[in-house]
Amino acid sequence: MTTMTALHPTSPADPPQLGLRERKKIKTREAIRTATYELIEEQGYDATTIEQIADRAEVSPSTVFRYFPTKEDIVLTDEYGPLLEEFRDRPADEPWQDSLRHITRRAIGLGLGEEPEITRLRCRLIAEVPAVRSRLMESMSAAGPLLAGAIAARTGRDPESLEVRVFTMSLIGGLMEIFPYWARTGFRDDPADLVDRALAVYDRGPGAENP
Amino acid sequence: MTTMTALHPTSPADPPQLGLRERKKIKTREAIRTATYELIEEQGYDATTIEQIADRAEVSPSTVFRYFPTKEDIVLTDEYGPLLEEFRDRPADEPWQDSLRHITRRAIGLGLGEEPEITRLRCRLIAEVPAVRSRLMESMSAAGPLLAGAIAARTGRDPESLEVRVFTMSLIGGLMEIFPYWARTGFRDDPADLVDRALAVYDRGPGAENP
DNA sequence: AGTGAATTGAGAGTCGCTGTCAAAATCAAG
DNA sequence: CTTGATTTTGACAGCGACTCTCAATTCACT
Repeated sequence: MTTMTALHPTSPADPPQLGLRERKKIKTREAIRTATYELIEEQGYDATTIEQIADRAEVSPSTVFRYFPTKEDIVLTDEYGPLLEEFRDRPADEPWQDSLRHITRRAIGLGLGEEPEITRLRCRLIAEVPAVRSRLMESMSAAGPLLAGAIAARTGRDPESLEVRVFTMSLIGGLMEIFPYWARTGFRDDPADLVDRALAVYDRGPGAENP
Repeated sequence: MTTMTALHPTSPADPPQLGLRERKKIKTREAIRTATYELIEEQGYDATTIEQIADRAEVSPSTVFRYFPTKEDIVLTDEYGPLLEEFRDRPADEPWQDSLRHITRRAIGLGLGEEPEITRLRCRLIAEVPAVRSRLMESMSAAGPLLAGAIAARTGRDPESLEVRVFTMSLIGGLMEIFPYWARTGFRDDPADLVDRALAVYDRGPGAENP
């Protein structure tokens, strides 16, 4: 025993380099999230209050706000940030459509990987709750300049130009519609196909032929 | 004197067919709006509360909410609704780009006609205050199905199809960027030109040539 | 163990917004 | 002009998201 503690001064066993504090933080974060999802499935989004969430997650309301800036952020994923840097690091000679398709698919796989039901609930909320949709739009818009920079670099234009900005926002607005569409059609389609079809619109316009 | 009152029982003079009630409603509505604009210019959007607005407009806070559903709606125009019906009533053989250009220009002229400074303040708020931008996005999205229907009719496709929905939302997202761009460049450009340049993106992509 | 730092909970407070209800203003008729 | 119905208004209470502060607890390191 003393040997072990001597060899591993701080980390006990499985989780390699994570203190008790960090592990607890992750646990409460998850607890808040699952409590929120449960309550929303039970009574809907608007009916669930922060106080209820805090009660079920066994934390105080203050703690909920310490972990998530707004109620909408609890249900939305925040893993999309790193993905955009991935977009920027793609080969410069690759057409932007391919880069976009690549990371969009990764984003979907990422969201779909963990818990399909949660992803579906999220989509439903994006489609039905204006506040959630607005918040998603806002965070995607925040990533706008980065996207604009990447597109500008590919097309050799000024990222501040009206054309690039308009195109970037049109991408964000258009691709966001995939979520509500997927939810509205009962999650029957393959999300990757939807991404392809959506991106095709930007190449061929809204009157594109069916496959 | 008695002759006049006999001839004009209720309506005194100028405004032809408008009761006292309607006239007062318009006046309080304007009072709330101008009070809001003044306060925002003085202390910024977030710092001005509904109570302050009500005080300066000399009404009660309840009345403010009776005239405008949200704080954001006070600063946003609501004249865009009728414009969309105008879009639907355009000749069916006209390309959708031309129809869109037409009503977008009318929208700009409408907002610009009355008070240029207010239009500029509005643009600045759209660019800077997330809540205002979100609200605008929401109301434009609400008009989405109508726009989708018109575009679908022009291109002979299902308005419920993914392609049309994505394209419609891309239009809304992209064209909305005109406001922030106009504000960011110090209102130096002619708004009509910006609309043309933005619409050109949907024809030729983000790499379009400069004139 | 004991010190220093981070995390938490409790409480009060602000603001947007919703509802109710009675008072006041306006309108229509006699 | 007075009466009675209708509409508009203001005062009030209340809810929920969110912020801030401060003391108590918990963890990390020696």
